[in-house]
Amino acid sequence: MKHDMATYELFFGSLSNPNRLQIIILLRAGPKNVNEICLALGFEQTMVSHNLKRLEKCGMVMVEVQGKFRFYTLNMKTITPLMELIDAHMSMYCSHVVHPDGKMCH
Amino acid sequence: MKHDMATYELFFGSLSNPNRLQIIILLRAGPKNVNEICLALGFEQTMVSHNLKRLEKCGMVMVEVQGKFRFYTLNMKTITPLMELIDAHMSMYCSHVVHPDGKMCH
DNA sequence: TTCATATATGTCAAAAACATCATATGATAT
DNA sequence: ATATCATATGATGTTTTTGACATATATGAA
Repeated sequence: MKHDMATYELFFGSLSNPNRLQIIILLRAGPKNVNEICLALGFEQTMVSHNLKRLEKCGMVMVEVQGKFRFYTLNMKTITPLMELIDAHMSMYCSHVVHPDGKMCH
Repeated sequence: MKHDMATYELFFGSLSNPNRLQIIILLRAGPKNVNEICLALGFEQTMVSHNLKRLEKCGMVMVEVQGKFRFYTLNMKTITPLMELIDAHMSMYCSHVVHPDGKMCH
């Protein structure tokens, strides 16, 4: 472990919220500006901006300003191997933890 | 992305807590029972048990019962490449986000 | 069986994270 | 210069997460 705990907390915490995860999934299809994200997901604008800020802070998205628009791009270099790793992990160790309806079991 | 969002939320949420991260870091040195973890980190027993349960639920640790003791083992197969990925990511994109004193900047 | 040790579980108050509201900033168009 | 659109920021009430306490369970010892 190279970094301090606050760094890991920032990183994992940024990915542990359902709205942020939905934004991430959406951005896998390509860069989008804020309003496009709002429309695609039915989210309120300020909520999206707040969450994009958090994702940007941990390097998960990058922003490109185009006039009054701001296009957000997903950091594929990280997110692709990360999701592969977790998919493999969850398939192997935790296929039981989440029910089809999305609720966890105990 | 193979799994549903609740699965990712469970996984990342389990790793986004400083006490759980400390437990993970400690277990990298080898399996420990609950009381050993408490003593090593100065944590209270029930807090450790609660957090170990959460880490177990997402497959990050495994438990081996030995009499009245329960030894917890870190899932190195996942944690090692995961931490490598994040170290590389944070070095490249976010070396600025955390100050030497551990506080984030804005 | 009774006691002590090791750990887990249920409950709840405090703390943290969150979404929303109100507002500010910044850019383009008129 | 002002209006409008796109997005960001600050404050706040609400929800969620968390750790601590009380207690339960389970194992081994006496």
